[in-house]
Amino acid sequence: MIDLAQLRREPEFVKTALARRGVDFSTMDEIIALDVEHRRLLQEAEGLRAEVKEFSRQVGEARKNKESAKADELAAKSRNLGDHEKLATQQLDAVAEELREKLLLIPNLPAPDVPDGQDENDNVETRRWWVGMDEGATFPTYAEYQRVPHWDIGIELGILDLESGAKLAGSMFPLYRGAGARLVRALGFYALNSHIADYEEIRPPSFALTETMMSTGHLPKSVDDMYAIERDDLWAIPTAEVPLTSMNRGEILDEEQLPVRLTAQTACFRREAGAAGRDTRGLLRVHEFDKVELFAYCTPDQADAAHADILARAEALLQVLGLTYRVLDLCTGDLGTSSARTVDLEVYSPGVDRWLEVSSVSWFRDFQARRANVRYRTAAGTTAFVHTVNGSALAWARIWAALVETYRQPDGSVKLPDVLAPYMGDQLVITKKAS
RNA sequence: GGAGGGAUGACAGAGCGGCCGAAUGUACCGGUCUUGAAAACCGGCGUGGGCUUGCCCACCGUGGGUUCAAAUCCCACUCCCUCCGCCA
Repeated sequence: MIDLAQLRREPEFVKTALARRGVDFSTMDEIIALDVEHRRLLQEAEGLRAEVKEFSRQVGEARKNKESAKADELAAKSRNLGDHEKLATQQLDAVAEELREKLLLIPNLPAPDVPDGQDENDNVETRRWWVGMDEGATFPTYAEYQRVPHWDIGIELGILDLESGAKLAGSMFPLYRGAGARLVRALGFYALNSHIADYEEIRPPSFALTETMMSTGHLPKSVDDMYAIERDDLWAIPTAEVPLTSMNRGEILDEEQLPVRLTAQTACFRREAGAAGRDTRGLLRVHEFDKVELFAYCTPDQADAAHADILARAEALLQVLGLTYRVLDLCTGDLGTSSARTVDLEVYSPGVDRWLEVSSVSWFRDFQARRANVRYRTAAGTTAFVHTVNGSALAWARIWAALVETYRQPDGSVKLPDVLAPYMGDQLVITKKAS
């Protein structure tokens, strides 16, 4: 949620910033008008209420003094005023609700240094990394035997069974088997272990209340991308960001506690309604995947460092897995609703010859904290909204694809990076027989 | 799924229709005392909103209702605790 007080204080600044991401001035003008109306009605209703309260007090006094005629008279006056108050409050509530609904749909202000752009094509690539780059190696060339898509490798080695997944839950619900299943488990285990010295490990519920989904900004805007369990008013979480951001909902933290750093691996559920028919093959885009998320509540001063740390951790994992990747600075047109700034990491997957998004590291300023009402007490004793920062490290379905394609051997087997040995039962080579 | 009990400020815990935004204690902050500290004593000490900045309004799990007036009465829901049933 944007700061209404700021909109009131510097409307032109806010409007200009939001225009960069496609919110037109008229929308903001409507909100400003509603705000003025809201405050007018608020004053009216509160004034009436104050009068009612005063009369009520006098009724009580009269009753105590056994002046029952006077008390009845005052009560009648108060009742009359109360009717007016009720009416004014109804109008007030209606305007407040309209204002709230409009406000919930307004995205966050982009940070000043976010590049302008329409869509993902305007994202700015800031750098690339590949094995041996620091030693002067040129961008890797990939052999013919690495140019096989992971869905073919999966079938060949018996480690990915999309047909069974489709049979059970429909298309785009992958089913891994044998060494393929173990690989998913290994990646999550390895990644979590690399974070838990600095981030508290959380295992949250996989479903969340509507209120929880509102806090992160996934609702109301992205309803169609969420799986709903209507009977119980629950939603399947699209990312661990949802439960983690709401862990301290409605609370006031001590400044010394910050930054609060959390990590969790969860299944992530996405309907991908807007992307129907796109990237339907293999693991490029799936309805359910496992992801390790890193998250922090922090002060505004700590936000930069927190963001940098999460990005560094995601990159470190990619590097240790030996995957080629690039770093993108998301443009205003591709920024998520709640984000002020986002950096994406995309791995290069040679079999499909595509860059695949595997991490998104975002800084939300106080946008989510305002919705979730998470504050902290400053040293001066005042309260302020925390900043939230989060990022994936990493999303495993696409990593899985990039790994099997990158590490496919001339004989068709796949030889996984050494770091995974402890988690793969020392079985790093996946062959047809072994799986 | 059934029966009962509960939800009040950072915490503990009163209040059960009329200056109650809420006693009291603890914690916390400031002061007196002290070489210093502790103790003792004095004062302060919830969150948010509006505007004429001093006042007003809201908030006692959540949402409705009754009343001139609700933390207090009524209804529904949520969560926690105890017991019974079922169960991985």
